[in-house]
Amino acid sequence: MSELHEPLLAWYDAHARDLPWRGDGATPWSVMVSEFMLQQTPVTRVEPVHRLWMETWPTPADLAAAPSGEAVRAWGRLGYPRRALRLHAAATAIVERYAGEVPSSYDDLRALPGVGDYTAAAIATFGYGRRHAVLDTNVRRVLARLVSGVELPPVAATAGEKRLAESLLPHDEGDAATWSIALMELGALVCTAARPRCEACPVVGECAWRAAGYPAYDGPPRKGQTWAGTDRQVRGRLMAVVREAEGAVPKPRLDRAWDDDTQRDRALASLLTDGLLVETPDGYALPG
DNA sequence: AAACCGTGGCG
DNA sequence: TCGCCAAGGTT
Repeated sequence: MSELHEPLLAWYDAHARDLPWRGDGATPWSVMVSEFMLQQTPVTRVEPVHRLWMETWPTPADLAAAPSGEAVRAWGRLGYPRRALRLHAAATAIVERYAGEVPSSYDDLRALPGVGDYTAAAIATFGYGRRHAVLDTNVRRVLARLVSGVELPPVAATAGEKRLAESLLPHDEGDAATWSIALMELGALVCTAARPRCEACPVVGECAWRAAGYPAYDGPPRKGQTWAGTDRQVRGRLMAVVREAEGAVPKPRLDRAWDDDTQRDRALASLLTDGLLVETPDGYALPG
């Protein structure tokens, strides 16, 4: 089609990582599990957890039959444990609405808990070979550089980016899926946020950012997430204690996880509200 | 729609 | 060292 497709597809064929949710062994469910885990978490940390998860719960029905707390425990230290809860809820919905089969349409997927625009497009595309624009942080950055000639995409995804991604999508369904995963892989391995490896880029000759002389990002400041001292840190501490415990954790033991009483209790209350913890006669535990 | 939600690796 | 960032979603 364009001067972009052939070199990128060839590059992907030669350089794609061999990941458990790709290739012959992959199922729509394994793709779906990977997409949940990969929301804001790097591939290297997802891989081992994904393998164990698929051994434990090979189908949505297997996960739905387990207590949600088991999903949270198996989630381990991937971060954002609400994703584990949402994946469990999504599996339950799949059993109830679709007889245990991961749906293949974007709209059905999009209606599941924890599935937003990106994840719905990704599951439909990589799980079923459907043709959708898959606009993740990698694709947004690659297109910003390659086509728009800027270092970084806008802070929030725009309709223009969506239109651009759709306009570049190969017409053939199979090619479209490979094109999208190739764009993502290029962003992950070569066209990285910091220190892009342009010398290894298969489409460097077409790159608008390079042609413009690599102008630095000049948009609105991108807010970094604060961490130290936030409720998120406290929640993480509390969850780590309960996750690593056998059964319920007595309140005094949780109290040791954070000094500030007010903040600790607020964090604990929010975990209960989220359903990540439950209160029992013996203390606090993962939901049964 | 801006803020919130974990965790760890890297330069 | 420490800020940045990693296949986002929800409210």
